[in-house]
Amino acid sequence: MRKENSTNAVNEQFLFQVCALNSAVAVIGGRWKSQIVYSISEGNNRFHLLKQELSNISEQVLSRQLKELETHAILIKKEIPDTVPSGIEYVLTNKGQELVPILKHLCDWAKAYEAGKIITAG
Amino acid sequence: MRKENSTNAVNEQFLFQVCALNSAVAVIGGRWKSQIVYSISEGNNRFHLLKQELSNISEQVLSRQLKELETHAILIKKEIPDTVPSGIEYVLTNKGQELVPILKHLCDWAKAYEAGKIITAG
DNA sequence: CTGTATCCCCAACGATACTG
DNA sequence: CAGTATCGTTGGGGATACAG
Repeated sequence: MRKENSTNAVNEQFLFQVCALNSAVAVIGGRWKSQIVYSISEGNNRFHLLKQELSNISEQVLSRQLKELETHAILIKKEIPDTVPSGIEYVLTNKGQELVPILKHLCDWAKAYEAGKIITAG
Repeated sequence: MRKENSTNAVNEQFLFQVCALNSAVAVIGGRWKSQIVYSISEGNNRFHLLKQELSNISEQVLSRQLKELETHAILIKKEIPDTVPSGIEYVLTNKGQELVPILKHLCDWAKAYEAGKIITAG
């Protein structure tokens, strides 16, 4: 599977104990995770729509990220029985929806400082 | 050095263009980054203090994370000329300080859902 | 005390081909 | 359309030893 062995894994678990913050970071820390959540919140709740949005993503990765987000209860899959092909819809859970405004804060924060590296301390 | 070559790097840059959110995630996405920022905000602004807090961290990693955070203008190093040994102090920049409340939001969010996996959508 | 150099490991990222 | 299996690549995390 994955870990349970290396120090890497042990440290990860250690951080989870220190503060829930770190588990949150682990959730959104993936390369595409936060963007996927954001995209879904904007209505791109289909596999192929996400694939279009994230033009360079491979199906493998998208599928994997989606599965991980599902594991963390950020979103759930919903089958749409009416459609002829598969028809799967991704829906944010409460947890996922509450994450969105935080991501927006993060986005604003990054935007505010992306240009001028304001270095003012002490 | 690092990348500039692989698709991995290209995709990272692509995400940076899509939304600043992703660069923010890249900043705090490191294993210890957010915890370090948090610790410094609480006054653990010395190398050895951070090393104590993050008991399992190796000097290598701590140094590396610190350097990256400095690169992202989250914190700056300050030499303390009065002390006999090296004496380096880490101080959060404005950017870093504004990140702290966002991290707290993230922490609260994670805490709220860490126990009961509330899956309520649609 | 605060770092850096070097090397290893492994997990995430990614490409391709294939299935229901 | 949605998803998985497989395999290769990349680079971050980690240990240790060493330096200012």
